[in-house]
Amino acid sequence: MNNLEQKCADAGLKMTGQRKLILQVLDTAEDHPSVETVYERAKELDSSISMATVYRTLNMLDELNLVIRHEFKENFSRYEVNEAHHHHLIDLETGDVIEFQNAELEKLKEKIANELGFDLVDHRLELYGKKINKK
Amino acid sequence: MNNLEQKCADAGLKMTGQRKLILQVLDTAEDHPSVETVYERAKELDSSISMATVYRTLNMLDELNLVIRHEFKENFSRYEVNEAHHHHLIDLETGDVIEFQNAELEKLKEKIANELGFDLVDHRLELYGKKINKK
DNA sequence: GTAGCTGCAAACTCTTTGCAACTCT
DNA sequence: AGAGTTGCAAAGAGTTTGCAGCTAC
Repeated sequence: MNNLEQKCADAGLKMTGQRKLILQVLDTAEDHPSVETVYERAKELDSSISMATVYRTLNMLDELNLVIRHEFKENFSRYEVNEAHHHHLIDLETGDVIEFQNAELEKLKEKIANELGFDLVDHRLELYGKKINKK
Repeated sequence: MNNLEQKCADAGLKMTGQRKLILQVLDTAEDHPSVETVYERAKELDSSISMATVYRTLNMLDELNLVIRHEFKENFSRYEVNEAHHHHLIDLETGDVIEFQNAELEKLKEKIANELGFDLVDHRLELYGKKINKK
């Protein structure tokens, strides 16, 4: 039982075959898969799984904060396991997603919110760019 | 003819009655209206205008960069006239949108993109918070 | 006159949900 | 046994689009 499965069990979720599949797909993903992609990957392992289950499971995992739902400038959601905090740079030419961290940025956004009289609860920071020096 | 109308005319758009209405609604808006809201406000001025026209017009304006389309953590789009660059803090309790600017932040995001080997083309930065010291 | 614009209704995409059958614990 | 979970198909929400008629230029 991997780490994610453990956390789900702790949260009182039944560990059904479908859930294990989805968790495995998420756990081994090195990208930021869409629901469709999670579905396709899970389907390779058990062709009877349905989209509805994938949607329901991802929503549960999001509520439990075990995954993060991203809505980049696309018309669908992508997911990733909630591990170390980081931000994303999206390559506009390939759709690739690059992760980065920046301590200065973290401080700055807290500071800005506080100066405006707010407690920062959540945020969204995404950069969209094109590779320099492309041939 | 206001500033927005002038820019549209310059872009070769026909200045129809419906477009003038939508431009006027946007120009006088002090908030960040959704398509639905733009539609409702335009409808007060001419009850025969249709949603399809509002959608089409906002899409055109977005392509011409005369307005900015925002997709905050909601399931619909909001628009504002593209004027001075700024970011947004969304009050999670009221849905109010507060605008802010921060020079340090601007530099920082450029720098981060460049360090990753990218030209920054676009970005998204939104803060979500709750008012401090609420009674 | 005609290219572009409009309203209407239908279509589309992504996501959610009601229901009856099934399954983990 | 029973609450929770599933697959299916239908429904929802927001948005886009084909078409026939209309309008700014």
